[in-house]
Amino acid sequence: MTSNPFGEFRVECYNAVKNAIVNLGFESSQVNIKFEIPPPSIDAHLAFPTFTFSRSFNISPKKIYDEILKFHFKLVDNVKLTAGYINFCVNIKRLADILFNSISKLDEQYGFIPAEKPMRIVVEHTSANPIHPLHIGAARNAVIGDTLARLLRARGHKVSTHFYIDDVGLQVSVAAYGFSKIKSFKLSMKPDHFIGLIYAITNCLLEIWKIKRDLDNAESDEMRIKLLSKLSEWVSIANELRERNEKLFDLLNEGVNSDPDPIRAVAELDLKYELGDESVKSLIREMCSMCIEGFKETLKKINVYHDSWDWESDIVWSSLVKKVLKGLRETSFVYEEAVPIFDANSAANKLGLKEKLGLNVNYEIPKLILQRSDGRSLYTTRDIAYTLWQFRNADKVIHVIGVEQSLAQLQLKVALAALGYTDLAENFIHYSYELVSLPGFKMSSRRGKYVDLDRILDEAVERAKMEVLKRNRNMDGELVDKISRMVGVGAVRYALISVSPNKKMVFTWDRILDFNRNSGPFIQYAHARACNILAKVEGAFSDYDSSMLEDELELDLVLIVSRFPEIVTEAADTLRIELITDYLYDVALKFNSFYDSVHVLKSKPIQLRNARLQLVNAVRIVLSNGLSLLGIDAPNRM
RNA sequence: GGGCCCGUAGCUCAGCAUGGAUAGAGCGCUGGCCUUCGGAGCCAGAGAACGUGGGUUCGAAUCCCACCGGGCCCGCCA
Repeated sequence: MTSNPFGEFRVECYNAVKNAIVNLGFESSQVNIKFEIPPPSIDAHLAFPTFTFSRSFNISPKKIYDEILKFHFKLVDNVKLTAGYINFCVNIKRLADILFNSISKLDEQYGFIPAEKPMRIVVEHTSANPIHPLHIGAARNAVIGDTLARLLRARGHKVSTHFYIDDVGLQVSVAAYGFSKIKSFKLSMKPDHFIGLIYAITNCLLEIWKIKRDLDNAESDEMRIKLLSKLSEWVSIANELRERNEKLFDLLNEGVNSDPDPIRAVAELDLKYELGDESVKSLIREMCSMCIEGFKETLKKINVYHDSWDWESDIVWSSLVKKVLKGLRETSFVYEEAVPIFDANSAANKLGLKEKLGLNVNYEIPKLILQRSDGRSLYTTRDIAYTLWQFRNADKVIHVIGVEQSLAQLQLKVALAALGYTDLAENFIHYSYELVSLPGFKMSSRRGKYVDLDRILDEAVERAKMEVLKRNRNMDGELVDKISRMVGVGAVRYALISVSPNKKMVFTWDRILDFNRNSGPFIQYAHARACNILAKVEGAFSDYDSSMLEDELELDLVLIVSRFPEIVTEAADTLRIELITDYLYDVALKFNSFYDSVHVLKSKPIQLRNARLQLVNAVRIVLSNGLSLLGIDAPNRM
């Protein structure tokens, strides 16, 4: 029994070509034996382009072809030479036998071929600041990261997903400052939304306070005019925020303005937290924990889970950051001005990293400041320490982080090598993605302007529910809700990963809530249809005859379904999750065509009907397994 | 000033890593398909100077160079 049906065919073609090359008097290592999937217009299933081989060794394609024909084939039906391609046709009926046998035994495991060398892999993702709800940008991060983790697990790797809680820094201190003013205030609201509102209001009040202070000290009219325009902008934001909750706003306003210098108070909080002051620690941890509870609730709705929640402050308070600093200072790549500076460029040059990383050798990597002049730590230095910590139980570490951090992540990588961990540097991956923007305006959590994921999910599920009800008038309410959640979440997750990560994305409801073709629900629908057919069958359908499959649509399906394992393998090994969405869409499309033109249950004789049922079952398994890789549930009905 | 990313049909995107056969989809648009397993569907059609100009190659959307347009980043934010 094979776990890779199409692979059997591929191996046979490979051996045939290799054999031919050897028989022609060459070493097989002299030729790059690479196959292509021919376009649909060509009646073949794998093609070997002879151009390179034939040109560099001056052997005609015909000669290669004749040699290949001598091979004793089992799965290959015929071989043709067309326009310089050697085209192999598989015997689909035999392939179908192999497929049905394999898939019925492997079932939920079909498609997931364990890697030869399983690795321990850390995937860090989401990692949003714990001071506001997860917004659509964080959702893209979360879904990409979670899907990567699922894919890698499917390949047998031991994956651990991490959330890096960014609780150090001024933004958190601003939120905590506000939080300290209203601790007695109770609000029946999801905790991350509550903190997000506190943060936005507090930040706004502080901005206004700062502008007013600057106005008092302004030296020119020009400056005053500039400040006044800024002031009016923030005042209008203040009005909007006050409308969201007057009582909270007024309370915070009172708190901030009773302070002689709220800006200084925030800075003090910030400093004290980094030094580990107990009362500040409990304040900030309490606030962040509330926010994180909200995150977990949201992430659970969208099938995203983290194995480890790592506090950035823990890294600061431990000796790890100091160790990194000390270690880097001991290299020849750090020099001191007012602050220690890491010369990433000369490190990369000295260690020959640029070639390895595919960077232009003339590109000068900017220097990295490792520590503030007052002795406090900086983000990237902390991240170096954190990454080393992630590596203590991992062979590979993947950071899913926005593209705007590319430079910092590169400096981090170079720093790992500079510290002597060249192997870790090579196994460190910044998986970057482009940001999601809103049409018309920029998202800004500082201004309280963002589309939060909870709202998106609510909307998606609500809309899915309308669709489900339309089709299932008598369905039990609880079941309706359950299916609506699956479908709504499926639409959102699919939308977020069906576009390459390096493409910018403009958020629109239409795009995220797409239920038509090339959407999550479309795949789910094909799956439900397959289930629906199978549910109507009584007893087993093991008495089948694959050789009776004749319709082109069903032969196409056999082919594509048999390719699932190699698609998953490639997607996992190259970290390209889009391959899975593309593939599943193709399967669903082909299945729908088949469904429309071939009536499975009425097929006669019974051996043909059963062969078709085998095929439907195979499609069902592939769609279900594929969707599970994407973190999308596959309902039987919808 | 330097580095990176994006530019493919009216709109949104695949394809580019590893060059190969007639550049694929979705939305929208036109016209068909419910006596058949569920129409979130199926079939057919119109719609593309692959940003521009060079180059490499038997062959370029794909590789190289220059340019144009948009975005991100570049010493004490995260």
